[in-house]
Amino acid sequence: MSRYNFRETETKWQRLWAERGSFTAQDDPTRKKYYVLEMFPYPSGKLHVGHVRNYTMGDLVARYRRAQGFNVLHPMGWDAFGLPAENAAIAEGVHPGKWTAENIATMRGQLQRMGFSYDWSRELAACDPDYYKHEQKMFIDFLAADLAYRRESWVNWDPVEHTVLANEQVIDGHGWRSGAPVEKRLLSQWFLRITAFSDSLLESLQGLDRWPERVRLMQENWIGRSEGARVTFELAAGALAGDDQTGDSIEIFTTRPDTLYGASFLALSPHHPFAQRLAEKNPALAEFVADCDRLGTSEAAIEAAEKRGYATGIEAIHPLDPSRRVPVYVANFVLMEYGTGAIFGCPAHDQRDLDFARKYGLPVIPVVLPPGEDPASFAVGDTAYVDDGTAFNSDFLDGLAVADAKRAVGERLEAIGVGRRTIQFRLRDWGVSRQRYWGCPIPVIHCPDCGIVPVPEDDLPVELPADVSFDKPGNPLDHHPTWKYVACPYCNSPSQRETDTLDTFFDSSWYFLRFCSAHAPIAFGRKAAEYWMPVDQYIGGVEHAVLHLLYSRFFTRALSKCGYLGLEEPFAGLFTQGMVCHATYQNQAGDWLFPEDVNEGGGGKLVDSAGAAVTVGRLEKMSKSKKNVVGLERIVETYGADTARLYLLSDSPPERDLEWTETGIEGIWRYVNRLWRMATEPEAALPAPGTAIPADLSPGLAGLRRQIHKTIAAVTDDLDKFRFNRAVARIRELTNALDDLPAGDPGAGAVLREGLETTALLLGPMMPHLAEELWQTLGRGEWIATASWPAADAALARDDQVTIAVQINGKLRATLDLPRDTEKGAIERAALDLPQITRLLEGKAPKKIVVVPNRIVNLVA
RNA sequence: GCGGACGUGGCGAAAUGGUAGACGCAGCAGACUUAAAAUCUGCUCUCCGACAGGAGGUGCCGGUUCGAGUCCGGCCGUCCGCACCA
Repeated sequence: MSRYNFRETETKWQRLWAERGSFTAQDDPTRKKYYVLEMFPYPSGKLHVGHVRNYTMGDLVARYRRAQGFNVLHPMGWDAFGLPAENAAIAEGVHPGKWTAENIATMRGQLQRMGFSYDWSRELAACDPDYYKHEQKMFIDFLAADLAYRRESWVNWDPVEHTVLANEQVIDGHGWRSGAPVEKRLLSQWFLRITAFSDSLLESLQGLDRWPERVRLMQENWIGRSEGARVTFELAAGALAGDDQTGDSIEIFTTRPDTLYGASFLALSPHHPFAQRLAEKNPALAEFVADCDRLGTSEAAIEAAEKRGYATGIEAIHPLDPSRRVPVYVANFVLMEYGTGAIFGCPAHDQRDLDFARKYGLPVIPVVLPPGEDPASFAVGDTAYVDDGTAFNSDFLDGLAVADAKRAVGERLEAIGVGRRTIQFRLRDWGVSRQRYWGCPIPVIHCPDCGIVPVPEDDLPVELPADVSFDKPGNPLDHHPTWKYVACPYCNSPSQRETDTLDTFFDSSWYFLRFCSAHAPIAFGRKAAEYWMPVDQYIGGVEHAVLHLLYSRFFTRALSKCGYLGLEEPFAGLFTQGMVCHATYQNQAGDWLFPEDVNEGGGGKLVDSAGAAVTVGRLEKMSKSKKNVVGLERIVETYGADTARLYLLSDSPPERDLEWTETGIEGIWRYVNRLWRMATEPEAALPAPGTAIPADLSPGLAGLRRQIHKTIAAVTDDLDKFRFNRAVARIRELTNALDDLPAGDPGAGAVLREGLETTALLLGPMMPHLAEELWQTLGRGEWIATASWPAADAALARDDQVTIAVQINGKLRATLDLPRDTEKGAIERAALDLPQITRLLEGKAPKKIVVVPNRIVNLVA
């Protein structure tokens, strides 16, 4: 019995495809294009099976669309800037560039070993100056277009590492590496004006109908549009003792301007400029503000934190009733980053305001009357009333419903010039400055005379210096003895380079455009981009639902505004695949163990290499820290690339998490060998390729042929809809049927040939090496890589006999085999004639009979 | 708190409102073998029954329908995203 030699076969086909350049994409405007892309990986060391699942899906789509005749672009590259390279430099003393290049080499080899149909001629790496010089030019163009700017901003500052931390690097208010409490610091940082596109980014989500609903929802929430009003409160005269502050005012944002008559205080963020100014003269307030800054920003810290306010003693004048005054507080729960950094409190109709009012003894004035309540007796207890109702205690608004009151008060505020209706977004501008070495240098120079000036385009790229040391905390660029000292390109004064580098999300926001013309001297050729873009099918993890996917949508708009292309949405279709999980193992000491170090110890118990008992933990996403990773090398060495690929496609729906099991992949390996034997040792002699199939087949063979064509139709539909696990099941059903071939019937060999060839074509996108080898074994000349996707013959796929279920009161009692499209009356008679049915009906006629042709009969007794 | 997804055998899962559990994993029995592996055949939702056959069954309660895993309402549970957002 022959065994499939995957080593030889897979290497052979990989070589042949490469020699012929089977997957090199040519720009050809006469052909329909299809751009399929998987999120490019960070070169962290080695590929794990989670990566491979993602790329297997992408490769399936690429090969499937190629077979359908599309001109397919399927490129791969490296998201090669990032902190792990610097951590490796600190820990192991290896240069980040060297570390990254070595990882890329390893991972490229692994990808090639998997047989993915990438156009390697377009490979790129973000850390290559030939790549990042283009994003330096983009940054300068963004500056000119006012899409990039510099401002002071409150950031997470790690006092031990001397660097800004991203939100995800702050865990429970502490730096993830140093463990030091993170402080809020006001620093000058570069920002990209993503908020300039808030409306467009939100509205265009509607049109992304090939995106998962939940990703669109997450972006919608992130952008967070709310309608409301900005209202100006004048401060009472003499607000600041010893300082002439008359005429000062505070602008607040509210979504409930209809409750303005219920105002009983104003609250300012501790970072509000007015609060800061007051704090300069008021040590107690300064202490309060400092206290607020020490508070963590984590969820737990916020939940635990008490709502606290500092009464400034200042009063504000109610904008709609100048006779009324409300006290001004500085409060720890008001965010400077949202709205205007100041709010008015209406305790009766906002729970947090109510809690605050109760704590500080402020009045609670109800101004929205719930339906059915008496205005004379309605009062708010411990729960604010936030629902719809009728305005009262509100002068000209009295009697209006909430929505009408909002409109009326908006008009009045605008008429008397104390406010205006606005739309507020939650989205904030994107801070891109990072105090790190291994990133793209921000191409600006700080000149004492000219100010902050862009590096002239002729001087690009600003390359990272190779000779850096990581022996001091902080940014090596800042410590570098020479790199940052330059002459101003405009006035020649001694100046300094910007030493911050760009957030690595900048790199990944346009790589899909670079792939369209990867060797162009400019960032990308407009014609090539407009041919290939948008990406027809993008595939990646849901963890980028907001960050990368939102930034890329912004970039496409920003680049279009700067004249690079004319496009808004980069990704027409998006698929977010599930993670690959594995059980976790711990020894008695609590150390994590690699799965390959855990063995069956008899009696269902698991033991480690020393024979000691092992605790099995829960299924978790594969991660280095818990060691529940499966090495790709061993899998590919043992079973081959095709087996791994089919397993990753077959076991779970692609959007769901998949549990990696050794028994699962063994099952696929058995299937691979079974297919191999069926083709190399066929049960019936196969006629020459292309031989016509006899028309007068036995019923068994006719049924088998029908199944072949049904399978083609079903698999095609499944692949279109990303139901890969079902497609695999259909193909395996066909394999089972072919294995039960009525081998003695005339024409058996011809039907078997059609079945095996179909199977090879359908498996082509999933197990490309085996498919090619089967195809060749069956005597076909051309390659699957260039063969067309099979077409189902509708006439052949059609059933001439159908099984109809017979129910009594909705319960299945019998089945009925009848010719397809038998008339209702005939079906009904046949059902009533069934002995089980006559017995169960006991001679009584059913009250009602429902007949669905070709499907079901339901007798209502 | 707000938003979303999901809940089906021992396990991964199938099922345009129409025969629940396809396909696979694991398990059991058998064939082949000196033996094992590999391979092949059969069985495998639960309960009653020797069989035939019946009864029940898709987290729980109710509804719509001739008919509900699927649609609607309300619970319970799990997971995910956002969140002092005014």
